[in-house]
Amino acid sequence: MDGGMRMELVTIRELKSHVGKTVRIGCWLYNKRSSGKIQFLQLRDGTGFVQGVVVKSEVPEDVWEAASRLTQESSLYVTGTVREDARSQSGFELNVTAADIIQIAVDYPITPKEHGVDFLMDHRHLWLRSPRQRAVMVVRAQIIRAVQQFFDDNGFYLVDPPILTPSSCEGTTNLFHTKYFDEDAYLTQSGQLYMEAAAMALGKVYSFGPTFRAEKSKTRRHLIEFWMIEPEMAFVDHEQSLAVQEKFVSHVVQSVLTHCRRELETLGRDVSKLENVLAPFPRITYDDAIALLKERGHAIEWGEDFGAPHETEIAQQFDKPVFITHYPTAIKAFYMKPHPDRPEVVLCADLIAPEGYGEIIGGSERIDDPELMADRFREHELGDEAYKWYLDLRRYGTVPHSGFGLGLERTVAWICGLDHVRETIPFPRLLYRLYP
RNA sequence: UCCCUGAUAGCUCAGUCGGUAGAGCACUCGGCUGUUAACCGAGUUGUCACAGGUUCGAGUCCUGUUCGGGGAGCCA
Repeated sequence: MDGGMRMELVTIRELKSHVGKTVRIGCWLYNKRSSGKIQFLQLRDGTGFVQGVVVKSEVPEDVWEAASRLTQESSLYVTGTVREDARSQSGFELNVTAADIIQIAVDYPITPKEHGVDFLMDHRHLWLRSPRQRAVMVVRAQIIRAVQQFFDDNGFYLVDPPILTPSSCEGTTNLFHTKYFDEDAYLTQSGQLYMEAAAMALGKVYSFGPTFRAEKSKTRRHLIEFWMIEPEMAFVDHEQSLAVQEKFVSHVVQSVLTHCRRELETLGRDVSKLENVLAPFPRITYDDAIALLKERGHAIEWGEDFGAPHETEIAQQFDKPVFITHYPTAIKAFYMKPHPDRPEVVLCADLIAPEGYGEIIGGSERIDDPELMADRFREHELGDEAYKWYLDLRRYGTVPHSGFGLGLERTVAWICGLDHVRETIPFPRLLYRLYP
């Protein structure tokens, strides 16, 4: 249909540099509108969207016929002339001269109308094709790129901690159990302890990998399987770690603003709220946060942990992400370093995203004193063989060090302005959902 | 695990006081040379989640079960 000559394919993203030329694209039809003698083909190829225009009086009969047969999500090669046109939403159009159908799709389940969450989740493998879901995946990819770029450019080494582990890293949440031949094993819930070992070997390190929590959480902020970025830095104290965190988060947000303008527009994101996300970020101590919440009528006492409504209330006081620092020792992880003058609080911070998106980072300076760490192990009843190696890190050349963990999906949800993390990962693992 | 809420056509939903099941979309056919979730006309579409109960009669009322959604706890 294209005269026997197989033209090189170009992508829709590249069309703007082919104005006036005839090109061939490989694509899917995601919608079609037609009049009696003109058809508007809504085409997508993963890199973008473009409208193909088929005019009956200008194309051979078989081309018109092929276009007429196209159904939603049919796959095809389209040959046409690229034209700038203000009437098109993308600014460009393809004047179709040939259409080679690869397959006519029959009864595509996701119509261009409304659908419920359960139906869409059952068809997640197809839902990903929709403009909105594609935009989220593009932003996610850009966030990952920006994360790696930041750490690679700032002297960090990428280190991969294990996914199969002998036991819990923090001992609080429920882990997925599996067998490791004859031994018990668990899917990792955090690579942090391993990253501390890596930091003692390589100085500044970061990990990027999946994490598993066997909690029966059923909220818009929780996934069973999610991805974390966990940097760990030798010779870096709590304050210095906060400085890294705010620079890091600013970089990621600004990078998305630079590279994903169109996707944010597709998502209807209010970018003015993101443009404001520049270091430094405001800080509030746990003590002050409790006082603030009490002032605003919340029933909370010093020593209690914050719930989601508390975090939202605190975040609403600021137009940037906010650090809540110096939590009570009793409600935080065993490895966090106590404040030198106030042992009842630890040198830690959670970073709370604006607009009610909740905690995206949890971090702290780690205990470096071997005696104190040994005490903590006894208090938390951790002191068995499984952690011997971790205590070794304090025995052989211990140094002050800090680290933090960023939840990728919550960050994607915040930057994209989504109301649920299930749309931030291609195939979400949710409570009781393992398909597709 | 607990609290709230829901399940009716392929999809999104309506269904009054308990009286034999409806709309839009999708799909098929016809019309339309600039459509933007296109529009206009016609046609096709049902195990009312499942099991039991009350009743002359249950989509509707009662009990149980399954599955979904939101939240708590836990966390990122």
